[in-house]
Amino acid sequence: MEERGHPGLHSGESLLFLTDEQLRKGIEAMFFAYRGFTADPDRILSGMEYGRAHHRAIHFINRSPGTTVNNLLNTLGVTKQSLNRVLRTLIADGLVESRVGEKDKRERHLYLTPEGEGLEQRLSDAQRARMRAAYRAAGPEAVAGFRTVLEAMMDPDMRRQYLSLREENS
Amino acid sequence: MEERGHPGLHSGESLLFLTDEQLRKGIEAMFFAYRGFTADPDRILSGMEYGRAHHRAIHFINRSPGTTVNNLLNTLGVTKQSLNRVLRTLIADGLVESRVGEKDKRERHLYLTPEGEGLEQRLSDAQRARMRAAYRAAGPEAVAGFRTVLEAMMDPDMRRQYLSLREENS
DNA sequence: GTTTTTAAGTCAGCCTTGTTGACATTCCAA
DNA sequence: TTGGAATGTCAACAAGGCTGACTTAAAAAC
Repeated sequence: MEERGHPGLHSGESLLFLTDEQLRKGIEAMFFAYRGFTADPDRILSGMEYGRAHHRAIHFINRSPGTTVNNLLNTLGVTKQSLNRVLRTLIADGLVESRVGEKDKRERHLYLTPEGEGLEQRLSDAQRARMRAAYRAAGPEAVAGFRTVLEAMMDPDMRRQYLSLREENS
Repeated sequence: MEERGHPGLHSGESLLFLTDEQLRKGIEAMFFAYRGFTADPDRILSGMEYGRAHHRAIHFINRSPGTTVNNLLNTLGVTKQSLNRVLRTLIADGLVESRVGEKDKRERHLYLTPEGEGLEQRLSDAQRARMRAAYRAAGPEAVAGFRTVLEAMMDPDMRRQYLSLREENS
């Protein structure tokens, strides 16, 4: 692996030696990048009565329409009481619809209403725009590496969740 | 640009087309990976009277000993009142020392005490261990790409912050 | 057919960590 | 010297995590 013109790539194979200094830079990169990652949806949601928790719920309901409350709980990694507070407001405001399960009537299946889909679009458009810009600036090889490292960084359970989401429509 | 079973590597230029689907996967990868990223320090801190905010303060004080409250504010991106609550407990518990500025007595310069350095070690050891494992699993090229994309994802101000931290000892 | 388990929802209360507003101190410049 | 700007502190509040206890309804197990 030889020197490239890319920013941040002078290290070559010395990356395998992984000094504490290099690892710390990766840690700080995650910290600052995650702030950027959430900044646009946060901006849209502030001023509405919603927050990041609502965004996450809307994202994954849109991702898997008809998912149950329990599924969502596992995906988001929060307690049902915490999720319930968020879902209650989204349902009351007509952004999410909760249908009693046909097969198992204990379950509630969650769907975005057209209004909910509208907000989802606004939020994900903003987030995708930033992602697209970053991907374009970094180039395809960097994007592949980005995804590879992120996957390796997840807990095994999260990685399973993440990969099972991929199967659906990849 | 053929389909590969292996996500992440060797995808070539097909990534430049950047479908919404691909972008969404990047978004979800960030979400799940960040959970993993913070999991280990969170686990250590729960049970103590501290949280993630304390970790962040300790990290950046260790990174830049003698930094002022205002510097830290800008780095962390929170209000001074929010930071102050965290600093107050850290100072009261003897993990952080606050020295009145010599030149400008309005400023407080922050340092970790030996005890504070001890906790910093415990926290960053855990976080670096995960990072190291992910880097090793992904390989050096992936790591370079990972850093490149993260940098591109930051807001310009955050990137400036991030890069100025790099200069110090890189 | 009764009992137990499971899915979901609710209420109450707590903690962390963000926010604004009000205020004290210090410095500097008009 | 006085008024404004910068720095830091105190108080109060809100969002969104958490646990625990409880109810309802349906499914599963016995």
